[in-house]
Amino acid sequence: MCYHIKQTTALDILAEKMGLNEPKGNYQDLFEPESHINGYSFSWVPILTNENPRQMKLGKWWLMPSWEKEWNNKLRNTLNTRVEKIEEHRSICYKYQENHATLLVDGFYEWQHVASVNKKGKKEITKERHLIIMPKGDPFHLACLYADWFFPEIEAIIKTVSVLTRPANTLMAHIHNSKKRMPVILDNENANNWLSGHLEVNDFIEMDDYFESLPLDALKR
DNA sequence: CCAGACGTTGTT
DNA sequence: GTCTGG
DNA sequence: CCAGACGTTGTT
DNA sequence: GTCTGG
Repeated sequence: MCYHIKQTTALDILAEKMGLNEPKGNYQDLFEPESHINGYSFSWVPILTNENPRQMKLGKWWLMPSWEKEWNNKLRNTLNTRVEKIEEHRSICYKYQENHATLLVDGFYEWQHVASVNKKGKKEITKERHLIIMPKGDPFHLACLYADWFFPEIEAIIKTVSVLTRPANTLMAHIHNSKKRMPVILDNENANNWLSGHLEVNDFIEMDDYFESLPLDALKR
């Protein structure tokens, strides 16, 4: 799973670092860099879509299916989408073959379950938070699907995204040891492949070597 | 033909 | 919107 | 994960 | 105790 991210980079710096255009319009005021963004806060987050892969946009992290008329975050959880399930289920993003996006992050958080014994000799499970980053803390991509959705609150069509998840690689299985999942982490090259349609959702089920070889660092914090 | 589903799994 | 199950 | 709820109403 | 909602 992946519900918690870090994105502390101002949008202009982020654009410069990644060779992107800054978001257009007034929406850029909606994004606040935060060291910890909880998916359940339904935040605006910096994203890219296949419509124009060099144009950074702000989207809502919580895919809202196009047939929903009102904001609805109760019927189903759309923060994540499991890559193995997308074909076997009717999907919330029925345009999953077309609507590729990425979420730009500095890192994401996972909690490791650690067995311990308390003072009374009782077994407990404590949770240690880990920040997962790329070398030098450089920003990277999480693969997403998006849906266009008319947001009544601002009377505009917005992008809503769901982060793809897959079985954990060795490092992530060690940290996220309860569910053993990981988000689909994309380096710049694979982000381009994803946004240009050279990668499909199903490819992320495979590609074990790529996911094993990611130069990730996990920091306790 | 209509009704119902459509998703995931978690902290400070 | 689109598919599935009855 | 934690906080909060935890119920019923009615025909062929 | 167990489920639901966020």
